[in-house]
Amino acid sequence: MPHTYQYPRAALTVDCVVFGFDESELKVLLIQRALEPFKGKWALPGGFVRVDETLDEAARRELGEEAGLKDVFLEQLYTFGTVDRDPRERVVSVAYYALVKLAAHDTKAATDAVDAQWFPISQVPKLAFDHAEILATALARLKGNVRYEPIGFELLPPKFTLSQLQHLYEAVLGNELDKRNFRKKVLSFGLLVPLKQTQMTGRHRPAQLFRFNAEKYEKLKKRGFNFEV
Amino acid sequence: MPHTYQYPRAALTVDCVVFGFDESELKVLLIQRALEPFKGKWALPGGFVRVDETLDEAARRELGEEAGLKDVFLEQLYTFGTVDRDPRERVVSVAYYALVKLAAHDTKAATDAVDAQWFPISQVPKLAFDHAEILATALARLKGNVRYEPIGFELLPPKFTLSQLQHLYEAVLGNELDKRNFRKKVLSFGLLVPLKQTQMTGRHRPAQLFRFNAEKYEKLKKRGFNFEV
DNA sequence: ATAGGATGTGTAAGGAAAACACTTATTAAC
DNA sequence: GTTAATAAGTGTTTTCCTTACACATCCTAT
Repeated sequence: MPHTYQYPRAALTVDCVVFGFDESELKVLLIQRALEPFKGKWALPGGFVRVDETLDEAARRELGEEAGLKDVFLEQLYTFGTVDRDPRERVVSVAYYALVKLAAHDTKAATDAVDAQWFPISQVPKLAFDHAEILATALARLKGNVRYEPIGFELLPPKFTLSQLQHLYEAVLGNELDKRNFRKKVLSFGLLVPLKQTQMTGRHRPAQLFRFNAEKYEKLKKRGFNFEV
Repeated sequence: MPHTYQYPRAALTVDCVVFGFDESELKVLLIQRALEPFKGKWALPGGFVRVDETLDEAARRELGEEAGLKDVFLEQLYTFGTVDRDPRERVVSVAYYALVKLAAHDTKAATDAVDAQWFPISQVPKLAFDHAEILATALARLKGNVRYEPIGFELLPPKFTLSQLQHLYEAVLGNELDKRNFRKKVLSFGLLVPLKQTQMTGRHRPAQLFRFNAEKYEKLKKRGFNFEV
Protein backbone atom coordinates (compact mmCIF):
# COMPACT_ATOMS: atom_id res chain seq x y z
CA MET A 1 0.00 0.00 0.00
CA PRO A 2 2.05 2.94 -1.22
CA HIS A 3 1.76 6.44 0.22
CA THR A 4 2.31 9.51 -1.88
CA TYR A 5 3.15 13.08 -0.90
CA GLN A 6 3.72 16.30 -2.83
CA TYR A 7 7.20 16.83 -1.34
CA PRO A 8 9.84 14.28 -0.35
CA ARG A 9 9.73 13.34 3.31
CA ALA A 10 12.36 12.19 5.74
CA ALA A 11 11.85 8.87 7.48
CA LEU A 12 11.42 9.22 11.24
CA THR A 13 12.99 6.85 13.75
CA VAL A 14 13.59 6.63 17.48
CA ASP A 15 16.84 5.40 19.01
CA CYS A 16 17.24 4.56 22.67
CA VAL A 17 20.31 4.80 24.85
CA VAL A 18 19.60 2.31 27.63
CA PHE A 19 21.79 2.68 30.71
CA GLY A 20 22.20 0.09 33.41
CA PHE A 21 24.36 -0.09 36.50
CA ASP A 22 25.92 -3.33 37.63
CA GLU A 23 27.67 -3.34 41.00
CA SER A 24 30.27 -0.79 40.09
CA GLU A 25 30.02 -0.09 36.39
CA LEU A 26 27.78 1.96 34.15
CA LYS A 27 26.66 -0.05 31.14
CA VAL A 28 24.77 0.51 27.93
CA LEU A 29 22.58 -1.92 26.00
CA LEU A 30 23.46 -2.48 22.33
CA ILE A 31 21.93 -4.53 19.57
CA GLN A 32 23.82 -6.34 16.84
CA ARG A 33 22.30 -5.35 13.52
CA ALA A 34 20.82 -8.22 11.52
CA LEU A 35 20.29 -6.23 8.31
CA GLU A 36 22.15 -3.86 6.06
CA PRO A 37 23.31 -1.17 6.37
CA PHE A 38 25.94 -1.81 9.04
CA LYS A 39 24.94 -5.49 9.20
CA GLY A 40 26.73 -7.19 12.08
CA LYS A 41 27.70 -3.88 13.67
CA TRP A 42 26.52 -2.84 17.12
CA ALA A 43 23.89 -0.14 17.33
CA LEU A 44 21.40 1.45 19.69
CA PRO A 45 18.00 -0.22 19.88
CA GLY A 46 15.45 1.69 17.83
CA GLY A 47 13.28 1.71 14.74
CA PHE A 48 10.75 3.55 12.65
CA VAL A 49 8.01 5.65 14.17
CA ARG A 50 4.56 4.55 13.05
CA VAL A 51 2.20 7.20 11.85
CA ASP A 52 -0.35 6.43 14.55
CA GLU A 53 1.88 6.38 17.63
CA THR A 54 3.56 9.17 19.57
CA LEU A 55 7.33 9.38 19.79
CA ASP A 56 7.32 8.14 23.38
CA GLU A 57 5.14 5.20 22.38
CA ALA A 58 7.49 4.33 19.55
CA ALA A 59 10.46 4.38 21.90
CA ARG A 60 8.72 2.14 24.44
CA ARG A 61 7.54 -0.24 21.74
CA GLU A 62 11.04 -0.59 20.31
CA LEU A 63 12.48 -1.17 23.78
CA GLY A 64 10.01 -3.98 24.26
CA GLU A 65 10.54 -5.53 20.85
CA GLU A 66 14.29 -5.25 20.61
CA ALA A 67 15.39 -5.51 24.21
CA GLY A 68 12.54 -7.15 26.11
CA LEU A 69 12.27 -4.14 28.39
CA LYS A 70 9.15 -2.48 29.72
CA ASP A 71 8.21 -0.04 32.47
CA VAL A 72 11.56 1.70 32.39
CA PHE A 73 12.42 5.33 33.03
CA LEU A 74 12.43 7.01 29.62
CA GLU A 75 13.11 10.58 28.59
CA GLN A 76 13.56 12.31 25.27
CA LEU A 77 17.15 13.33 24.66
CA TYR A 78 17.73 15.13 21.38
CA THR A 79 16.76 14.86 17.75
CA PHE A 80 19.49 14.07 15.25
CA GLY A 81 18.88 15.33 11.76
CA THR A 82 22.09 15.53 9.79
CA VAL A 83 21.33 14.94 6.12
CA ASP A 84 23.70 12.01 5.63
CA ARG A 85 23.39 10.18 8.92
CA ASP A 86 21.81 7.19 7.20
CA PRO A 87 23.37 6.00 3.92
CA ARG A 88 20.04 4.84 2.47
CA GLU A 89 18.02 8.03 2.59
CA ARG A 90 17.14 10.97 4.79
CA VAL A 91 16.37 9.69 8.26
CA VAL A 92 15.72 11.91 11.25
CA SER A 93 16.02 10.19 14.59
CA VAL A 94 14.53 11.24 17.90
CA ALA A 95 16.88 9.87 20.55
CA TYR A 96 15.72 8.79 24.00
CA TYR A 97 17.59 7.68 27.03
CA ALA A 98 16.33 5.00 29.37
CA LEU A 99 17.43 3.90 32.83
CA VAL A 100 16.85 0.33 33.93
CA LYS A 101 17.39 -1.57 37.15
CA LEU A 102 19.86 -4.11 35.81
CA ALA A 103 19.35 -6.80 38.43
CA ALA A 104 15.66 -7.02 37.57
CA HIS A 105 15.98 -6.90 33.81
CA ASP A 106 19.24 -8.27 32.53
CA THR A 107 18.18 -11.91 32.29
CA LYS A 108 15.20 -11.10 30.12
CA ALA A 109 17.18 -8.84 27.88
CA ALA A 110 19.84 -11.49 27.50
CA THR A 111 17.44 -14.28 26.62
CA ASP A 112 14.59 -12.67 24.69
CA ALA A 113 16.79 -10.71 22.35
CA VAL A 114 19.83 -12.83 21.61
CA ASP A 115 21.51 -9.96 19.80
CA ALA A 116 21.23 -7.59 22.77
CA GLN A 117 24.23 -7.19 25.02
CA TRP A 118 25.34 -4.95 27.87
CA PHE A 119 28.63 -3.11 27.38
CA PRO A 120 30.55 -1.20 30.03
CA ILE A 121 30.67 2.43 29.00
CA SER A 122 34.43 2.25 28.76
CA GLN A 123 34.33 -0.73 26.40
CA VAL A 124 31.73 0.22 23.82
CA PRO A 125 32.63 -1.03 20.33
CA LYS A 126 32.44 1.04 17.13
CA LEU A 127 28.79 1.86 16.58
CA ALA A 128 26.65 2.07 13.43
CA PHE A 129 25.37 5.36 11.99
CA ASP A 130 25.97 8.36 14.28
CA HIS A 131 25.16 6.31 17.34
CA ALA A 132 28.48 7.11 18.99
CA GLU A 133 27.46 10.76 18.96
CA ILE A 134 24.04 9.92 20.35
CA LEU A 135 25.62 7.88 23.13
CA ALA A 136 27.98 10.73 23.98
CA THR A 137 25.06 13.14 24.14
CA ALA A 138 23.15 10.76 26.41
CA LEU A 139 26.12 10.35 28.73
CA ALA A 140 26.51 14.09 29.01
CA ARG A 141 22.81 14.43 29.78
CA LEU A 142 22.93 11.71 32.39
CA LYS A 143 25.89 13.39 34.06
CA GLY A 144 24.11 16.71 34.04
CA ASN A 145 20.80 15.36 35.34
CA VAL A 146 21.95 12.94 37.99
CA ARG A 147 22.99 15.73 40.34
CA TYR A 148 19.73 17.64 40.10
CA GLU A 149 17.13 14.94 39.82
CA PRO A 150 16.75 11.71 41.72
CA ILE A 151 17.20 9.56 38.62
CA GLY A 152 20.02 7.54 40.16
CA PHE A 153 17.42 5.40 41.88
CA GLU A 154 16.11 4.30 38.48
CA LEU A 155 19.40 2.48 38.01
CA LEU A 156 19.41 0.71 41.36
CA PRO A 157 17.24 -2.11 42.66
CA PRO A 158 14.33 -1.04 44.91
CA LYS A 159 16.41 -1.91 47.96
CA PHE A 160 19.95 -0.63 47.95
CA THR A 161 22.80 0.30 50.25
CA LEU A 162 24.32 3.74 50.57
CA SER A 163 27.57 2.38 49.20
CA GLN A 164 25.82 1.19 46.07
CA LEU A 165 24.30 4.62 45.66
CA GLN A 166 27.66 6.27 46.16
CA HIS A 167 29.36 3.97 43.65
CA LEU A 168 26.66 4.80 41.15
CA TYR A 169 27.26 8.51 41.54
CA GLU A 170 31.00 7.98 41.28
CA ALA A 171 30.58 5.93 38.11
CA VAL A 172 28.31 8.48 36.46
CA LEU A 173 30.16 11.60 37.55
CA GLY A 174 33.58 10.10 37.04
CA ASN A 175 35.14 11.20 40.32
CA GLU A 176 35.43 9.90 43.86
CA LEU A 177 33.21 11.16 46.64
CA ASP A 178 33.82 11.38 50.38
CA LYS A 179 31.78 8.71 52.15
CA ARG A 180 30.82 10.75 55.18
CA ASN A 181 29.88 13.87 53.25
CA PHE A 182 27.94 11.83 50.71
CA ARG A 183 25.89 10.05 53.37
CA LYS A 184 25.26 13.25 55.28
CA LYS A 185 24.00 14.91 52.11
CA VAL A 186 21.73 12.21 50.73
CA LEU A 187 20.24 11.42 54.13
CA SER A 188 19.59 15.10 54.82
CA PHE A 189 16.79 15.15 52.22
CA GLY A 190 14.80 12.68 54.26
CA LEU A 191 13.95 10.75 51.11
CA LEU A 192 15.77 7.52 51.94
CA VAL A 193 13.88 5.10 54.14
CA PRO A 194 16.02 2.66 56.15
CA LEU A 195 14.60 -0.86 55.95
CA LYS A 196 14.65 -3.55 58.59
CA GLN A 197 17.07 -5.51 56.46
CA THR A 198 20.76 -5.64 55.85
CA GLN A 199 22.74 -6.97 52.95
CA MET A 200 25.80 -9.17 53.24
CA THR A 201 28.28 -9.31 50.41
CA GLY A 202 31.61 -10.67 51.63
CA ARG A 203 33.56 -10.96 54.83
CA HIS A 204 32.73 -7.62 56.33
CA ARG A 205 30.06 -5.76 58.20
CA PRO A 206 26.61 -6.04 56.55
CA ALA A 207 25.13 -2.89 55.03
CA GLN A 208 21.86 -1.24 55.88
CA LEU A 209 19.31 -1.38 53.05
CA PHE A 210 17.30 1.67 52.02
CA ARG A 211 14.52 2.45 49.64
CA PHE A 212 13.79 5.75 47.90
CA ASN A 213 10.58 7.45 49.01
CA ALA A 214 9.27 8.54 45.60
CA GLU A 215 5.87 9.65 46.90
CA LYS A 216 7.44 12.02 49.39
CA TYR A 217 9.76 13.37 46.70
CA GLU A 218 6.80 14.15 44.41
CA LYS A 219 5.08 16.06 47.20
CA LEU A 220 8.20 18.01 48.06
CA LYS A 221 8.86 18.81 44.41
CA LYS A 222 5.44 20.41 44.09
CA ARG A 223 6.34 22.72 46.98
CA GLY A 224 9.52 23.81 45.20
CA PHE A 225 11.97 21.44 46.84
CA ASN A 226 15.25 21.06 44.96
CA PHE A 227 17.07 17.76 44.86
CA GLU A 228 20.79 18.37 44.47
CA VAL A 229 23.62 15.99 45.30
CA MET B 1 6.37 15.88 -8.52
CA PRO B 2 4.90 13.24 -6.21
CA HIS B 3 6.97 11.12 -3.83
CA THR B 4 5.92 7.65 -2.86
CA TYR B 5 6.87 5.49 0.11
CA GLN B 6 5.93 2.01 1.27
CA TYR B 7 4.68 3.20 4.66
CA PRO B 8 2.91 6.44 5.60
CA ARG B 9 5.26 9.14 6.85
CA ALA B 10 4.81 12.01 9.24
CA ALA B 11 5.55 15.50 7.99
CA LEU B 12 8.50 17.12 9.75
CA THR B 13 8.55 20.75 10.81
CA VAL B 14 10.61 23.08 12.96
CA ASP B 15 9.11 25.70 15.28
CA CYS B 16 11.13 28.43 16.93
CA VAL B 17 10.54 30.15 20.23
CA VAL B 18 12.32 33.48 19.82
CA PHE B 19 12.99 35.37 23.01
CA GLY B 20 13.93 39.02 23.23
CA PHE B 21 14.49 41.36 26.15
CA ASP B 22 13.41 44.97 26.02
CA GLU B 23 14.50 47.22 28.88
CA SER B 24 12.67 45.32 31.56
CA GLU B 25 10.50 42.69 29.93
CA LEU B 26 11.02 39.29 28.40
CA LYS B 27 9.26 39.01 25.06
CA VAL B 28 8.51 36.36 22.49
CA LEU B 29 8.13 36.75 18.73
CA LEU B 30 4.90 35.46 17.21
CA ILE B 31 3.57 35.25 13.67
CA GLN B 32 -0.02 35.71 12.62
CA ARG B 33 -0.99 32.77 10.46
CA ALA B 34 -2.02 33.64 6.90
CA LEU B 35 -3.36 30.18 6.01
CA GLU B 36 -5.59 27.51 7.43
CA PRO B 37 -5.56 25.80 9.82
CA PHE B 38 -5.70 28.40 12.60
CA LYS B 39 -5.80 31.20 10.01
CA GLY B 40 -5.47 34.57 11.76
CA LYS B 41 -4.25 32.98 15.00
CA TRP B 42 -0.85 33.70 16.48
CA ALA B 43 1.77 30.98 16.24
CA LEU B 44 5.48 30.35 16.59
CA PRO B 45 7.54 30.97 13.47
CA GLY B 46 8.38 27.71 11.75
CA GLY B 47 7.77 25.51 8.74
CA PHE B 48 8.54 22.29 6.96
CA VAL B 49 11.99 20.75 6.98
CA ARG B 50 13.33 20.20 3.48
CA VAL B 51 14.78 16.84 2.68
CA ASP B 52 18.20 18.28 1.89
CA GLU B 53 18.75 20.51 4.93
CA THR B 54 19.58 19.70 8.53
CA LEU B 55 17.17 20.58 11.33
CA ASP B 56 19.32 23.48 12.44
CA GLU B 57 19.45 24.79 8.89
CA ALA B 58 15.69 24.56 8.60
CA ALA B 59 15.25 26.51 11.83
CA ARG B 60 17.63 29.24 10.70
CA ARG B 61 16.01 29.44 7.29
CA GLU B 62 12.55 29.82 8.77
CA LEU B 63 13.78 32.49 11.17
CA GLY B 64 15.15 34.41 8.22
CA GLU B 65 12.08 33.98 6.04
CA GLU B 66 9.39 34.55 8.63
CA ALA B 67 11.02 36.94 11.04
CA GLY B 68 13.89 38.58 9.17
CA LEU B 69 16.36 37.30 11.74
CA LYS B 70 19.83 35.92 11.18
CA ASP B 71 22.93 35.17 13.23
CA VAL B 72 20.98 34.55 16.39
CA PHE B 73 21.68 32.17 19.26
CA LEU B 74 19.78 28.99 18.43
CA GLU B 75 19.46 25.72 20.29
CA GLN B 76 17.30 22.66 19.88
CA LEU B 77 14.66 22.39 22.56
CA TYR B 78 12.46 19.30 22.29
CA THR B 79 10.59 17.34 19.66
CA PHE B 80 6.82 17.32 19.85
CA GLY B 81 5.19 14.27 18.36
CA THR B 82 1.67 13.84 19.66
CA VAL B 83 -0.44 12.16 17.01
CA ASP B 84 -3.14 14.85 16.81
CA ARG B 85 -1.14 18.01 17.26
CA ASP B 86 -1.93 19.14 13.71
CA PRO B 87 -5.53 18.73 12.52
CA ARG B 88 -4.50 18.06 8.89
CA GLU B 89 -2.25 15.06 9.29
CA ARG B 90 0.57 13.63 11.38
CA VAL B 91 3.16 16.35 11.90
CA VAL B 92 6.19 15.99 14.13
CA SER B 93 7.84 19.26 15.09
CA VAL B 94 11.37 19.81 16.28
CA ALA B 95 11.22 22.91 18.48
CA TYR B 96 14.11 25.35 18.84
CA TYR B 97 14.60 28.33 21.02
CA ALA B 98 16.41 31.44 19.90
CA LEU B 99 17.74 34.44 21.78
CA VAL B 100 18.04 37.77 20.02
CA LYS B 101 19.40 41.16 20.96
CA LEU B 102 16.17 43.12 20.60
CA ALA B 103 17.66 46.56 20.12
CA ALA B 104 19.56 45.37 17.06
CA HIS B 105 16.80 43.34 15.47
CA ASP B 106 13.37 44.58 16.30
CA THR B 107 13.06 47.15 13.53
CA LYS B 108 13.87 44.61 10.86
CA ALA B 109 11.48 42.07 12.28
CA ALA B 110 8.75 44.65 12.49
CA THR B 111 9.15 45.88 8.92
CA ASP B 112 10.18 42.84 6.88
CA ALA B 113 7.54 40.55 8.24
CA VAL B 114 4.41 42.56 8.83
CA ASP B 115 2.72 39.67 10.59
CA ALA B 116 5.50 39.26 13.13
CA GLN B 117 5.06 40.89 16.52
CA TRP B 118 6.78 40.87 19.91
CA PHE B 119 4.60 39.95 22.88
CA PRO B 120 5.54 40.31 26.53
CA ILE B 121 5.63 36.84 28.05
CA SER B 122 2.82 37.79 30.40
CA GLN B 123 0.55 38.90 27.53
CA VAL B 124 0.84 36.11 25.00
CA PRO B 125 -2.45 35.46 23.19
CA LYS B 126 -3.98 32.04 22.59
CA LEU B 127 -1.65 30.16 20.27
CA ALA B 128 -2.27 27.79 17.37
CA PHE B 129 -1.56 24.04 17.54
CA ASP B 130 0.30 22.98 20.70
CA HIS B 131 2.44 26.09 20.57
CA ALA B 132 1.47 27.15 24.07
CA GLU B 133 3.03 23.94 25.34
CA ILE B 134 6.15 24.53 23.26
CA LEU B 135 6.45 28.05 24.62
CA ALA B 136 6.08 26.78 28.18
CA THR B 137 8.79 24.21 27.58
CA ALA B 138 11.08 26.87 26.15
CA LEU B 139 10.49 29.19 29.09
CA ALA B 140 11.32 26.41 31.52
CA ARG B 141 14.48 25.63 29.59
CA LEU B 142 15.51 29.29 29.50
CA LYS B 143 14.97 29.55 33.25
CA GLY B 144 17.01 26.44 33.82
CA ASN B 145 19.84 27.39 31.50
CA VAL B 146 20.28 31.05 32.30
CA ARG B 147 21.79 30.30 35.70
CA TYR B 148 24.34 27.82 34.41
CA GLU B 149 25.34 29.19 31.04
CA PRO B 150 26.12 32.73 29.99
CA ILE B 151 23.19 32.92 27.58
CA GLY B 152 21.79 36.05 29.17
CA PHE B 153 24.26 38.07 27.12
CA GLU B 154 22.60 36.81 23.93
CA LEU B 155 19.56 38.85 24.93
CA LEU B 156 21.42 42.08 25.66
CA PRO B 157 23.15 44.51 23.31
CA PRO B 158 26.96 44.10 23.04
CA LYS B 159 27.38 46.96 25.50
CA PHE B 160 25.20 46.81 28.59
CA THR B 161 25.02 48.02 32.14
CA LEU B 162 24.98 45.81 35.21
CA SER B 163 21.47 47.01 35.98
CA GLN B 164 20.28 45.84 32.58
CA LEU B 165 21.86 42.46 33.22
CA GLN B 166 20.25 42.25 36.62
CA HIS B 167 16.83 43.18 35.27
CA LEU B 168 17.21 40.49 32.65
CA TYR B 169 17.93 37.85 35.27
CA GLU B 170 15.04 39.08 37.37
CA ALA B 171 12.69 38.90 34.39
CA VAL B 172 13.75 35.40 33.42
CA LEU B 173 13.95 33.93 36.91
CA GLY B 174 10.89 35.74 38.15
CA ASN B 175 12.28 37.02 41.44
CA GLU B 176 14.16 40.04 42.69
CA LEU B 177 17.89 39.99 43.28
CA ASP B 178 20.05 41.98 45.67
CA LYS B 179 22.01 44.57 43.71
CA ARG B 180 25.25 44.32 45.68
CA ASN B 181 25.31 40.54 45.79
CA PHE B 182 24.46 40.29 42.10
CA ARG B 183 27.26 42.63 41.07
CA LYS B 184 29.76 40.90 43.33
CA LYS B 185 28.85 37.55 41.82
CA VAL B 186 28.88 38.41 38.14
CA LEU B 187 32.03 40.49 38.40
CA SER B 188 33.82 37.73 40.30
CA PHE B 189 34.00 35.60 37.14
CA GLY B 190 36.22 38.17 35.48
CA LEU B 191 34.20 37.82 32.29
CA LEU B 192 32.74 41.33 32.19
CA VAL B 193 35.00 43.97 30.71
CA PRO B 194 34.30 47.56 31.82
CA LEU B 195 34.33 49.92 28.85
CA LYS B 196 35.47 53.51 28.77
CA GLN B 197 31.88 54.55 28.24
CA THR B 198 28.87 55.28 30.34
CA GLN B 199 25.20 55.30 29.49
CA MET B 200 22.77 58.03 30.48
CA THR B 201 19.06 57.27 30.71
CA GLY B 202 17.27 59.88 32.78
CA ARG B 203 18.07 62.38 35.45
CA HIS B 204 20.44 60.28 37.48
CA ARG B 205 23.98 59.07 37.64
CA PRO B 206 25.20 57.50 34.37
CA ALA B 207 25.89 53.75 34.35
CA GLN B 208 29.14 52.04 33.50
CA LEU B 209 28.95 49.99 30.29
CA PHE B 210 30.38 46.47 30.08
CA ARG B 211 30.88 43.86 27.42
CA PHE B 212 30.94 40.09 27.86
CA ASN B 213 34.34 38.50 27.17
CA ALA B 214 33.19 35.48 25.17
CA GLU B 215 36.72 34.44 24.14
CA LYS B 216 37.87 34.24 27.74
CA TYR B 217 34.75 32.29 28.66
CA GLU B 218 35.43 29.71 25.95
CA LYS B 219 38.97 29.22 27.23
CA LEU B 220 37.83 28.88 30.82
CA LYS B 221 35.10 26.45 29.85
CA LYS B 222 37.63 24.14 28.24
CA ARG B 223 39.48 24.05 31.55
CA GLY B 224 36.34 22.99 33.37
CA PHE B 225 35.18 26.39 34.58
CA ASN B 226 31.54 26.52 35.64
CA PHE B 227 29.46 29.60 35.03
CA GLU B 228 26.76 29.85 37.68
CA VAL B 229 24.79 32.92 38.74
C1' DA C 1 20.57 75.94 43.88
C1' DT C 2 17.91 71.93 44.69
C1' DA C 3 15.17 67.75 44.40
C1' DG C 4 14.75 63.39 42.28
C1' DG C 5 16.48 58.94 41.06
C1' DA C 6 19.25 55.13 39.52
C1' DT C 7 24.26 54.09 40.15
C1' DG C 8 27.66 52.29 42.97
C1' DT C 9 29.97 50.36 47.11
C1' DG C 10 31.57 46.88 52.05
C1' DT C 11 30.90 44.14 56.01
C1' DA C 12 29.15 40.86 59.19
C1' DA C 13 26.51 36.66 60.16
C1' DG C 14 24.90 32.26 58.93
C1' DG C 15 24.96 28.04 56.45
C1' DA C 16 26.70 24.75 53.27
C1' DA C 17 30.73 22.23 51.54
C1' DA C 18 35.07 20.08 52.18
C1' DA C 19 38.65 17.86 54.63
C1' DC C 20 39.78 14.33 57.55
C1' DA C 21 40.54 8.97 60.81
C1' DC C 22 38.95 5.59 63.58
C1' DT C 23 35.60 1.99 65.34
C1' DT C 24 32.29 -1.78 64.15
C1' DA C 25 30.48 -5.99 62.34
C1' DT C 26 30.95 -9.80 59.77
C1' DT C 27 33.39 -13.93 57.21
C1' DA C 28 37.27 -16.76 55.87
C1' DA C 29 41.47 -18.78 57.02
C1' DC C 30 44.25 -20.86 60.13
C1' DG D 1 38.18 -20.06 68.40
C1' DT D 2 41.44 -16.74 67.44
C1' DT D 3 42.92 -13.73 63.93
C1' DA D 4 43.14 -11.23 59.63
C1' DA D 5 40.73 -9.00 56.12
C1' DT D 6 37.30 -5.87 54.49
C1' DA D 7 33.56 -2.74 53.81
C1' DA D 8 30.14 -0.33 56.88
C1' DG D 9 29.36 3.30 59.73
C1' DT D 10 30.08 7.69 62.32
C1' DG D 11 31.45 13.88 63.97
C1' DT D 12 33.97 17.77 64.10
C1' DT D 13 36.48 21.57 62.35
C1' DT D 14 37.68 24.74 58.82
C1' DT D 15 36.79 27.07 54.79
C1' DC D 16 34.10 29.11 51.52
C1' DC D 17 29.97 30.82 49.61
C1' DT D 18 25.52 33.01 50.35
C1' DT D 19 22.65 36.23 52.38
C1' DA D 20 21.18 40.39 54.57
C1' DC D 21 21.56 45.06 54.85
C1' DA D 22 22.24 51.26 54.26
C1' DC D 23 24.20 55.16 52.53
C1' DA D 24 26.99 58.21 49.46
C1' DT D 25 27.51 59.48 44.35
C1' DC D 26 26.56 61.69 40.07
C1' DC D 27 23.73 63.28 36.71
C1' DT D 28 19.26 65.93 34.94
C1' DA D 29 15.20 68.71 35.24
C1' DT D 30 13.01 72.28 37.60
